[in-house]
Amino acid sequence: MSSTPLHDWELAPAEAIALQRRLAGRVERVDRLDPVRHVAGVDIGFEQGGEITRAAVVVLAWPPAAEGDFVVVEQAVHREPTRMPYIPGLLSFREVPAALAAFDTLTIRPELVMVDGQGIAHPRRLGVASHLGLWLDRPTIGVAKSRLVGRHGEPGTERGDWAPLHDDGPGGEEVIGAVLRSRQGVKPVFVSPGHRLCLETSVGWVVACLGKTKLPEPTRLADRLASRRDQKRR
DNA sequence: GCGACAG
DNA sequence: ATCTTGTCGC
Repeated sequence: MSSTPLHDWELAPAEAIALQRRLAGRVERVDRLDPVRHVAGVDIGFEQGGEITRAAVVVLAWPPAAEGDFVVVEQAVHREPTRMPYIPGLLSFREVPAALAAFDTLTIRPELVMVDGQGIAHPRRLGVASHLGLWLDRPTIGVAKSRLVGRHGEPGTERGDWAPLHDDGPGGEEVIGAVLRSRQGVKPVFVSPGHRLCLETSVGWVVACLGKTKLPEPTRLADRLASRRDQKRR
């Protein structure tokens, strides 16, 4: 899939919204993946007051050495001038270009990618995780720290418990994600299918990638690298 | 017109 | 997202 001319954010919204509507829904979803050898995590951070966009990708070997014990086999950082402001619902146009550039520098092509943000739990069912998956042509899962759209009940208190995230669609109410208790006694994370995967499989992978913290390892490590918290410690 | 609103 | 120290709790 090629790139899109949406750099002029003063004009981008209308085009972006039309593009998202066109791309969403025509994605086939399966409940299993081909053999997985690598799982990647992606996140975007900012430098210099937001002037610079910093994309980080961390590739982990699959399966882990032990439960929750993952080995980082490659990682990449790509910096570029920020091209759009943050607009709820249009996050992908701000973050995907930089993320793709970071992926271009990798020698490995992960079979699964976890993204910090929503998948189909988005107004037009095409959040940043879905969008990135289409351009990478890889299965993706959205793991967000807060809600963008949808209604939900409180999930159970045990790790792995989850409550469905609902929203109204053209054909009535639909399940667009899961509010997952990734760790006991902590605010849940919002998991939603990005590209190609169905909800149950997405939740299964996120749970399988949990370490000792709230966020799954792929996203947590990418988060640290994007925010320079991996070296910022003194 | 008044909220809500991924990162 | 980012600006930022200590502090409460397992």
